[in-house]
Amino acid sequence: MAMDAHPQARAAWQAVMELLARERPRILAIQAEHDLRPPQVFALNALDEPAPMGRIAEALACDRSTVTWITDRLEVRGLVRRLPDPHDRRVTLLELTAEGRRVRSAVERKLAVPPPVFERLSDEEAEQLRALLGKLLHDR
Amino acid sequence: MAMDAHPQARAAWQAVMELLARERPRILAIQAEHDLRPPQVFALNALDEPAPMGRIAEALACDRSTVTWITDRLEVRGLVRRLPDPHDRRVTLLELTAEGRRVRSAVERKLAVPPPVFERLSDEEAEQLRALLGKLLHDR
DNA sequence: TATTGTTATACTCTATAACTATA
DNA sequence: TATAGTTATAGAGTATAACAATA
Repeated sequence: MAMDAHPQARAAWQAVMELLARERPRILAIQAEHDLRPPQVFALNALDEPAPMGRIAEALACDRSTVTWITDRLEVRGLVRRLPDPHDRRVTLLELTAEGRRVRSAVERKLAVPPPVFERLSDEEAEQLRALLGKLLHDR
Repeated sequence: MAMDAHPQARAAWQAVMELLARERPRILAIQAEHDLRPPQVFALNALDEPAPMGRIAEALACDRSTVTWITDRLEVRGLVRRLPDPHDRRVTLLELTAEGRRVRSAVERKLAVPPPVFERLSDEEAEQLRALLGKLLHDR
């Protein structure tokens, strides 16, 4: 039997997952407005700068062959393009097109709007929440 | 141009999404250990008690026909069973089997372990985080 | 008429294994 | 030999439209 050394952390983590599960329908709906499915959005978000397809596979936690498939769809729609890597001719870099950046920004803008449930927190409480999550994410 | 009325809430919400995006590979891996894909886990989690298939569709934010498909897979594996609803013969209720409860518990137990990044928070900070998320989720 | 679940269809996502090209 | 990406294959998830049974 493992003891529960940090019940607070466990409860906090479960609350995070519950919040996301509850907001999932809204997130899916926003993505669907742009005819994007979750893996496509993850892929676009991983392309702040041109990146090897293998790195996208890591970011999406999926197989490289899956990235080939997803890339094909995004490329047909003109959201990304494949580039050769001059330093390693085995590598194919993925890059957002102008249209890809436009779509990504539009989705990002809508997803960034906090769900109505955040109105239950005061500005001060929301700031505390942000600070705690910031420490957790960035250790500052 | 919409003003950003609550920048703290916005930043907090984005941090929540970033945390989940970062933990996604681990979550997928745990589910995969039990040969479950995310929608199957969502479906199992929606079955605290027998529920109409239509309600599962709402919980998963997907079409009723998709629930038919997912249910078929879970039923073949013996994790759920279909039951007639005595009060409305149009309705089919879904119920976890004993094996379904076992698998669901096993996955739940692993997912509930907070990721290592939570070690950056003291017990007090984790409790603050839990309290803020609790207020947000349950308005208490 | 409206609702519940199913079926048919088409498309997207996913992994495994085998393959090609490059390192 | 090892790695990056592709292809073939098989299977899972998804929505739309049409349908049967029931309300």
